[in-house]
Amino acid sequence: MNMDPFEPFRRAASEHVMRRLAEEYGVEESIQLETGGDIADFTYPCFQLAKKIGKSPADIALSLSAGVQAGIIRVRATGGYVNIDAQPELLARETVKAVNGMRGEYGRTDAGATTVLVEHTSINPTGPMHIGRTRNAVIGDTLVRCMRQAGVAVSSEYYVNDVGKQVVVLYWGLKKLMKTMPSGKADHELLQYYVKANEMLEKDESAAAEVKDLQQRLEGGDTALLNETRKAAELVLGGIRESLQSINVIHDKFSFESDLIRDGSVRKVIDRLRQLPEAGEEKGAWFIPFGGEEEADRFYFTRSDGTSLYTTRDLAYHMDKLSRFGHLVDVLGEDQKLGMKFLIRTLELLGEAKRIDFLFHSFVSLVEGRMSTRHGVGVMVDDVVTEAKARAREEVLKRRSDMPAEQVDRIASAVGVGAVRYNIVRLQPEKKLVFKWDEALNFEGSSAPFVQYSHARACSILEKAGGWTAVEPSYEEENELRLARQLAFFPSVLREVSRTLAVHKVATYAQQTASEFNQFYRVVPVLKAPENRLPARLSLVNAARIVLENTLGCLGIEAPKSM
RNA sequence: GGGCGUGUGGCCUAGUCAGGAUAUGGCACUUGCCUCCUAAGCAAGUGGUCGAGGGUUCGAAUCCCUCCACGCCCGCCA
Repeated sequence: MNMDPFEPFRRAASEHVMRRLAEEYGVEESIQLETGGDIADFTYPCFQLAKKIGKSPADIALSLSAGVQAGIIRVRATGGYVNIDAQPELLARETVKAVNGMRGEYGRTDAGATTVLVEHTSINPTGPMHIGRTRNAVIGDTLVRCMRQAGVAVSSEYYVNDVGKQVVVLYWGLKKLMKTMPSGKADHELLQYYVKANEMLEKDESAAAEVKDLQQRLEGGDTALLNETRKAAELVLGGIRESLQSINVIHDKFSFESDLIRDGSVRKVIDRLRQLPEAGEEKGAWFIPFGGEEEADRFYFTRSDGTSLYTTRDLAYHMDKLSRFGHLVDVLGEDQKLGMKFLIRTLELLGEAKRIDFLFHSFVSLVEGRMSTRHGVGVMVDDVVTEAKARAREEVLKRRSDMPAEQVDRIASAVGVGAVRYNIVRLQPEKKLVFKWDEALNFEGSSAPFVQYSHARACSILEKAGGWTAVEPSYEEENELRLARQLAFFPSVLREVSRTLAVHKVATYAQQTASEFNQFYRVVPVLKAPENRLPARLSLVNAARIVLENTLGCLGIEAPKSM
């Protein structure tokens, strides 16, 4: 079975161009065909060759277009381009067969045997998730889902920073200020203490000294204290995990920073780093000078008192991850770039640098400005999701007054969560995102509900049809061929996303596919199709349904059968 | 000051890695389409010096240089 429906056509097209280049011009080279966008499936521009041999591009294109051998492609010269299309009826038939055959597996290609670990979210457990942190979680989770659908052996992990100043402050604040254990969602309820504690520390020097002392004991490996702070962190983490679950973000594992101190791996890394010929020391603090004499280019890996710093512990974590996986991907905010540069260069010095890729995303801001957990300002994901579901519920009730309440809620939840996730992931990660309520709650145009709606329409047709007997499908109508061609792109989109980590591409693909289905829906009758066309049409609708469902799955968005 | 990133119609955005044909969608606005498989939809229309200027090239949103604006970083914080 062809896992990528375009593959045999791409091969035939390349072979044709290479053969003709050799026959006509004696050019023997392996060529990479460009995709021709809307104009053609594949294209070969002749301008470079024209310059080299002094003939007109149009003449070359014409001569290369002749003599097609494989019956599965069509070749035509347009200006200076050789445009090659997969034979559309054949592409449509093969695609529909492949999708119906593979169903939930469609999208899988040969992804190699390397195991991949994607670390994402890794929010400091000091307060509820605001929409900025949510961007990391949504991007990371979408990447994991896309890779998995593409056939990559991938795991996801959350690195819990339950060590360091912020957790000490939380622990200290709770001890000083909290009278009773939280009754509701701890991440929200404990935030007040964390914010208050930070205020106190800014004003009160003796409090600051107290915290400093606690931090030193903690990072020195005080087991009792490690247990205490971890408990505080886990309290908040519980709330964060609920939030993650509410937006379908799944982690296979949670790794705790405190464990790296406890089991001595941080100590071991520091010892190895001090052995490096590059390592330097000043007043007891150890560092590696990167890039020269500048103080700013020093990567400090211990304090004067010998305790570890954040990046040192992260180094130990990365070495742990490298012992378990062949390829690492870290999803991080763009503020982490410098630290990660130090981390990578240090791993290189240690001879431990294997394949590590970073997916940096820029910040989410509000129209009013930056968000900050420490100052308690930000739009919280729980509030956005609640509002999105409420808004979705209104929309469902507007159109489906007869629906049972339980079903209304289920659809509203799928639509609300989908809208929030889509709105975040649709953007290139490196673009800054200004959170706007009306965009996050957008249910039309380029949005999750738009895609979900197409899926529901497909389901509705199939439900009414009841069933059909499988036949060798054939297609000839423009809209059928266009839709099938769109479905054929899915595996190459996933491969592209896995390679470049550009998760927004799957959102773009979802929108295009839904749009293509809606046009088909409008123009091509299915249930009222001529009897001899009905099975093929239903097969196509089912293929579209599957691809839409798989695509939404990659986005972590549910695909309701009805809306 | 230095480093990294971003700049595409009124607003949001694809395309930039790997230069190629008429620059992709959406929101908003104008106009049509529910006796017809769900109108969260479809069709048509208005709207563009691809931040500015130079360069490379047969060809530049895409590559190179300079500049401007914005974001992020430059701590023995995380």
